[in-house]
Amino acid sequence: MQNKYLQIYKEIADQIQGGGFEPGSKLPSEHDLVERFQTSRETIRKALSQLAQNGFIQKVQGKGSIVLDARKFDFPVSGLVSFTELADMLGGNAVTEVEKLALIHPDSSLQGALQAAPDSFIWEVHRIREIDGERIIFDKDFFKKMYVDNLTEEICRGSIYDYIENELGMAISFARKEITVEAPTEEDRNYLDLEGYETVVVVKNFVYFDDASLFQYTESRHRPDKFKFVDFARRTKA
Amino acid sequence: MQNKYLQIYKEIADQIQGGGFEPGSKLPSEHDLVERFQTSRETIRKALSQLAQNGFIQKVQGKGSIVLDARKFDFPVSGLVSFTELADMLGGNAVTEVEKLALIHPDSSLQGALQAAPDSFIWEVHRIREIDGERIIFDKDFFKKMYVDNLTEEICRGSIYDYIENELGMAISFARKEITVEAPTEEDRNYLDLEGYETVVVVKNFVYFDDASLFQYTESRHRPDKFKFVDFARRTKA
DNA sequence: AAGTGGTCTAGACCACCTA
DNA sequence: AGGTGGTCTAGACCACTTC
Repeated sequence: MQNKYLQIYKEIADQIQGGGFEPGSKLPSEHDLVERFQTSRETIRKALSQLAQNGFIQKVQGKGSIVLDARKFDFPVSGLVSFTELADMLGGNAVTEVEKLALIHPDSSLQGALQAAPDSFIWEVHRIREIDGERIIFDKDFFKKMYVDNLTEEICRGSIYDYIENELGMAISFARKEITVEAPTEEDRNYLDLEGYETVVVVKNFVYFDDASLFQYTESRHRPDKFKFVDFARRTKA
Repeated sequence: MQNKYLQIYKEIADQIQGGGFEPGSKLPSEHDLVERFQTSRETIRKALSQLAQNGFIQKVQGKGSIVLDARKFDFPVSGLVSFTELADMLGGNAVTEVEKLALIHPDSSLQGALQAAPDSFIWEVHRIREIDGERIIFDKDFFKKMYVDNLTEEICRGSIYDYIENELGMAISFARKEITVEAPTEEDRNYLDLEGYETVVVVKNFVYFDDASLFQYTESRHRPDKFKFVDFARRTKA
């Protein structure tokens, strides 16, 4: 069993994605949905609120809920999808090489970024993401060891997020991203196939757990021609 | 008068920003807030839900609501803040020059982007954003004329968003952004002080109204060294 | 066991849109 | 006037954390 409002959310979301509701048409009214799902209006409204937040519908007061074209927004509806996963999805022949996997003590800048003590242990992971044989993305990850006890190359080759959420059962709650463009460092030139590009796109990622503790700091360094970031922002009401 | 839950939201948000609640400490429990604000629990929960979505607090089941460090997240809490406004905020001496303001018919690619008919009228606006005397950002905006009847250079020099939302009273509801890095066009070289940079950061913006109609397409072209994008994504529950 | 937030209910009234 | 979504209420029960 599950939350009722999430069940309703999923059922309607599936129906929209499956073409059961035409884009531009209107969803049944909240009153109708109350009857159809045999529940209270507030529960229906929670489900619709989630649908609106995730880009499936648009609620308009006095009119109804308009079905949006979900296929247009098939990208990372949640901004929490990691870019590396995105690259994997797009690239086809994606390969990850783990160049470094070490336990370190944080230097002063890392202490600030991770809010970690100087004598604490931090995992440092360097990964190269290859797409179709070209080294496109260089990921530097820093995790607090207190949260993740053992980390293997095998885990790093996959999605560390998946490992944490599914294997360790910890919920990642929110992330702050900063995107800038910088000149490549020596490291970038060694790790990436820059092909003459004199810039890299740097995505800094601060990842927090459900209890608001900072867990991870990641720097993802991209060759500029293969970089694409998609954001879907909406004004949310309660 | 106003929504009760928004009033409560604002009062608590102000208190957090003003230092009335220490980061890391806990907010009063929902039950306490019910008594303090003389309202129902669901209303308190709506206010707290907004606070959580906007990065002021983090709710943890069974424990309480943790106050986050709002000063760390002082940037575009809503992803809908326009980059130009951001640049204005940061830059100090920001100047906007309107290079073009014309009514056009959309070409085929614009017809697709704006979902507009070939014989409809579209405003085309070119604006250069100067910061401290350097031409840093080149904005190309396309608006459907049916929504905005008269547009002046004066309006374009300020924030077109403000004009639409406050003067015209239309609510911008959500936006989709795409960020890529491209080689500069001739136009970019003419309009911007590129100073040898061989890339520009291109932010494409699709802006929708409350009723889900697409209204505006913007391309914001940035000199790479001055570009910074900040995103704050959170997993939201109802 | 007590306290916290998470879900759910049944009903009320309001604001907005369409007719 | 009737339908729609937006807000608000008072109460219930559940899940999780802390003691």
